[in-house]
Amino acid sequence: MLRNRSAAALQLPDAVPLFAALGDATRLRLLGRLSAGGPLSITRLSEGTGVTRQAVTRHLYALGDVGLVRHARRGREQVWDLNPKRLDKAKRYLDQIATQWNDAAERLRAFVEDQE
Amino acid sequence: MLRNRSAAALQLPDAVPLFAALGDATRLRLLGRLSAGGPLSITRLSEGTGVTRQAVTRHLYALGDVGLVRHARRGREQVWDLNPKRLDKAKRYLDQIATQWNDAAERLRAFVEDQE
DNA sequence: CTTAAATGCAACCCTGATGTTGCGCTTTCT
DNA sequence: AGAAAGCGCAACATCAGGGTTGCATTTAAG
Repeated sequence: MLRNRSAAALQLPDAVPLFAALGDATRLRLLGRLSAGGPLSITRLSEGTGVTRQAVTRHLYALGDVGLVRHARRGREQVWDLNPKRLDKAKRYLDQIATQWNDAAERLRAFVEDQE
Repeated sequence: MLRNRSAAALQLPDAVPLFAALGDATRLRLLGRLSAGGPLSITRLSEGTGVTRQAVTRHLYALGDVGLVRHARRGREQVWDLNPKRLDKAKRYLDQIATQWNDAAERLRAFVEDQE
């Protein structure tokens, strides 16, 4: 088997929390804003979310736990931004899964057509 | 077609439940088994999961709700398999996000270097 | 120095996701 | 027909996720 062909490949245990972090509307929107507007403070990011600043803070830390974002003090503000490295890793993993699924899709097609 | 703002692009509201469905170890493993072993019955899929058949059933329906898998009766068995079409869509969306993030990463790099 | 802004902390509440158990129905096998 | 396999349904229990509120702390502004 070619399973440990590369140590660079993201393992399943790492993927679970990553997807879980992405599986929330507020967090996905936060990523979207950071993606479009660059580094922002918590208060700024809280505007228009419909939830409390505290809630946003937790979401940011949730994203930080999986390495998607990072933060830095700046005076009395806490500035958050995306973490490029992790984003690349995530992208690679997603491609990895997609490929796997495409292969499976082909194997599956034969089976399905055989049944119907 | 223009992909960036077109209606063909998967919207954020659709992405949330998709990621949420992938953000569970048991479900991700189920997808892995289906991906590798083709269509399987619930009982088969339950083996080695560490949870009840009922639990597995719910996970399968959870995956089915977001269109990742589908099922079909076959005698007294319920056979589940991957849903190729949806997988393609998911892949496309993931690529979409990855690209977006890569662009953001570049914009970000300039900002960060400017700060330090 | 005094006030306002931006956060951090901690206690709480609540709903939904997970998982289990028990029971009944349908299909297969002998 | 009788027994066993494979499921579906439903009631229950549990716990983490998501959100809120109140108050203390640090930093910028006047």
